[in-house]
Amino acid sequence: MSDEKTEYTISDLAKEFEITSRSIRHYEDEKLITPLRRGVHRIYNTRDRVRLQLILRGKRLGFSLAEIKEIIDIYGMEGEQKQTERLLELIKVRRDSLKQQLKDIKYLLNEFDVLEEKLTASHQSE
Amino acid sequence: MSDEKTEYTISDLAKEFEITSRSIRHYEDEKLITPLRRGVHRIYNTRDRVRLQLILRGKRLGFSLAEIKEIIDIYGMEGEQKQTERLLELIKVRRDSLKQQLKDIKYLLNEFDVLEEKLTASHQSE
DNA sequence: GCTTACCTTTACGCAAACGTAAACTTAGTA
DNA sequence: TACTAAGTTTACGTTTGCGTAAAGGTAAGC
Repeated sequence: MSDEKTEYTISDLAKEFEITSRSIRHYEDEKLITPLRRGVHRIYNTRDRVRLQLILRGKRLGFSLAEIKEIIDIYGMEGEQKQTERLLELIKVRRDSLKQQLKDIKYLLNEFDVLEEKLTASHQSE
Repeated sequence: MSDEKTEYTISDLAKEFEITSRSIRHYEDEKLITPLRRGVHRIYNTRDRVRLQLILRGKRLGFSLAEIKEIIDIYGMEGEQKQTERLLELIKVRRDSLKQQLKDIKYLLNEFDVLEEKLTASHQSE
């Protein structure tokens, strides 16, 4: 039906996301991702792929692998009824952190705008 | 006139920004900040304080100290006429990075919204 | 069955960003 | 002036996030 792949080798994902296989294995060591095995080889499915995307997103935002694992675990725990309160709390903390980052980014982008304007102005006046 | 402080000790700043003096000294080792000395003691002025804020902002965004130094140096070099092109290039790179982070944050915030809704829904239906 | 490409585990190495302890100096104050 | 709090340098230790061999196993094509 769809021609989207549903299975990936470790180097498939490594190439796609421009990281090394070593990194992907490291994320597995740290329990952030747990692919199936066909014999001894790792087989990644679309769910694993999404997880990897989440990991890289987290990294770009400066989260540690431990923090990213926490976030990922939140996703995985959707089913568990019990700890809803705890999950909501975790989400709140993470959201606050992201909102602070939003502020930081907006501040810096604005600073860059101002600085760039100054630079191009003095550049043209030469 | 104004009652804003214009001088700070290392522990003043450490307390204010909730970091250790060790960290601040480390930033100095890495040439990100260079306070004056009164004898052997470090004296920080408002300019140093702003620098420190920039450092922490950068850290929250996941930049390395080396990268933050690069950004800070951009700020400091406003006067230098020569390297305008280079500075504009650096700004461009940094801006692209920040814009990617903006996307990442918006994605995650949205995911949190969705997840939270699911959680509170299932929570109420019990 | 041999080659080649890709995969595996094990394990030591390394840079970044501080933590932490040691040993001392300096500045205010009682 | 002696105590105390805070500051200083020096230097080794620690954690995180992989890099990088080493030493080999596996799958596919010829």
